[in-house]
Amino acid sequence: MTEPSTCDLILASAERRARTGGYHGFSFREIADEIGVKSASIHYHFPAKEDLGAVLARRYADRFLERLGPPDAATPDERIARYKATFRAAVAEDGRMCLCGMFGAEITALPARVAEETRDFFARNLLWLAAVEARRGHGEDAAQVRAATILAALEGAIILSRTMGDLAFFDRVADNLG
Amino acid sequence: MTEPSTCDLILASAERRARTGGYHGFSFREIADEIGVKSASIHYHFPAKEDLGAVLARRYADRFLERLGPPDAATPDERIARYKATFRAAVAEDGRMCLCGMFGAEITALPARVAEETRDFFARNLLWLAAVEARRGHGEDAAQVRAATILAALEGAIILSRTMGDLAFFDRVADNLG
DNA sequence: AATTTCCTATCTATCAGTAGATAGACTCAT
DNA sequence: ATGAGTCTATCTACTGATAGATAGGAAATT
Repeated sequence: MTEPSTCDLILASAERRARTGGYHGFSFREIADEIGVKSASIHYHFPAKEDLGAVLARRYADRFLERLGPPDAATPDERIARYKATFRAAVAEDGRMCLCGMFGAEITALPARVAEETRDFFARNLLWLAAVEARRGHGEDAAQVRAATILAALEGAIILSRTMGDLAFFDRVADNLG
Repeated sequence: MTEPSTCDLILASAERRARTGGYHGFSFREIADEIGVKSASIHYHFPAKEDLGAVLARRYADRFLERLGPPDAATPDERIARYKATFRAAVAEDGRMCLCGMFGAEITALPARVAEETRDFFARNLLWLAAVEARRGHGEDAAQVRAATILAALEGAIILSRTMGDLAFFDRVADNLG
């Protein structure tokens, strides 16, 4: 059992906090106190907050896409079910927002590189979803419309269910998406 | 022409800032500087930030619901079209997030009274939408599922279109909701 | 009518706490 | 010895918040 590196601890703590209070809702000091180092040590790994935020968003997107697997596996229905389940886990297991949904809401108040990574998350998700939907035989336009609707509905569903404090709201939306 | 009161100026500035950077993304001093008073004067009108946040959310919800009008007017299709248009205006005219969508994303990091008002916004929206959908002759359960889906999809659509910097994403989602 | 009292809204000045960030020294394994 | 990682110590700027003073007008009292 190898203990996690300070870098990993920083990222884990920062992600948890960013998914709760957003980019402006966490600080180097809070993270430092939580993992038992000094805030100066965090600046060693991430010179500026923007660096930490950008790595956070990139890492989140990579992990998310990896969990989805390829869009052309199994059946479209199974792929979409897996997509919904991946989103559901964000709120069900972690009890938190989707990091990039949070960053997306704050997009015009984010440092450039954080905003860029956030956009990438959405773009990659739209590509994945459109690839799945295209297999259903609909046209390219219809696939993109479906992709945007699924992504938007699930991001909104996390906000809705967390705000109302009831995961049933997420399931209602997810099940209704067909 | 009566000039707006300081109180109104505070609320307008705070709302604009909260809809950009969230609850933790605006400060008394920024608002004070913008409208040309001292931050202490804002504390006179709103003793604590929580007070300002709560009034902000309540006022936003009241205004939003007022713009919708009654759920039993015209036809269900017209009502839903109006609902979409009201959401669209948030991003199209103001270029900003739905205030309560933003607060909803941050819900677990908000002071109690701000969170409460945010929940109220969502609850009132769900009631309004379910009342409209119930007129279509579907059951009560189906109406609530439809209500949750429309609300979630539109909140998500604002995030998506703002993040991607293209209002077309909002329209794709809104049009696809039937 | 004149005077006093009170209220509203703002100001100045200040507080303790925290923000992100930096410089330089220490530790320890290679 | 070198370099990675962490520390202490510190900086400037800003956070929400409070105390006390002040100006102007409304209301009450004389």
